Amino acid sequence: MMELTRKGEYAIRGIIYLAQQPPGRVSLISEIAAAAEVPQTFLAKIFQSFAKLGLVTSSRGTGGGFVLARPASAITLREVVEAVEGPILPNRCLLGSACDRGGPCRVHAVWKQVQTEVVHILDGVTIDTLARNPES
Amino acid sequence: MMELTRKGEYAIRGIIYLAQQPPGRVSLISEIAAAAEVPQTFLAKIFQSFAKLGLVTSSRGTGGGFVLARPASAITLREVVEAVEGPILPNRCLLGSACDRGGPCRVHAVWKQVQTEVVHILDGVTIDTLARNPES
DNA sequence: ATAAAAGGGATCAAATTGGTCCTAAAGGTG
DNA sequence: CACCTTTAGGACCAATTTGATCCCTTTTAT
Repeated sequence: MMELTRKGEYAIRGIIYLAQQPPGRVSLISEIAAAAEVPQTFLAKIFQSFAKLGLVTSSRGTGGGFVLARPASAITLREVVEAVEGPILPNRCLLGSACDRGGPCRVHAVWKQVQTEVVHILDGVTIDTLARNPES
Repeated sequence: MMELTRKGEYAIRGIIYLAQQPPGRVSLISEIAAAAEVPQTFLAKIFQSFAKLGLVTSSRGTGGGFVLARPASAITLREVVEAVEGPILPNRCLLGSACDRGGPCRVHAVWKQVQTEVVHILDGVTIDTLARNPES
């Protein structure tokens, strides 16, 4: 239960690679895909999402590619994950106020707590931290 | 991300209904399905899982049906959810020790933390608590 | 102009989800 | 015993989601 999809994993691997490059260095999607060992066309879609959300800036044409739009220390794991997987949402009932007939369902408060806790953990991890992590 | 499936929701609704019955009272799957507003054949599969895991006891034939195998206060939300959705596992890499080439991946510790926290929350909620919850 | 990149849409196969159906097995009752 | 009731278990199926690929367009540097 609650599994991250491939897309989420690829997204993390890809942005970590970007964060490991010298600041300002432009990376091609082909380069990132090769380094992160991710299918290139799939990763391209992921980076499109990143660009739309302002996590990375992209430029086209010769010399184009991707750069982090902010310092890696200002990009959280939560942003990256939510960029491709959508919001952290243990249960649909957290969207509207009325999940059951009329009021909140019996488990509503529990899911809310799970959501809050997970969001808190992921907000506390920056891509910079992951990129510098000695492991792997 | 991290959404509970219908199966999980149905499982919770079904077992809450059982917990609301007088202790020892046998309920038919048809009765539970109607009360919980869940497709009966689908719920039957869910209760088969419950029975295998010892959350409920089942009996066949006339007068048969389902009863909680333990007091509702001794059944946790985690058990119910994991019975039908499998273990709380934010990332596959939490299964084996080596997720990346060789060692644990960079985000390993974060997923571990998410898992631990979610498990802790769900372990802290019993079906009894949910069944007595005034909401809904 | 031309080549090099990302942007975006259409498409597609595989896996998962959500569910049904049918037959078997087990347990009561006349 | 025969018969009815109820769960067990397997096969099956449609819809959705996931995990991609392909192709064409747009932008930009040379």
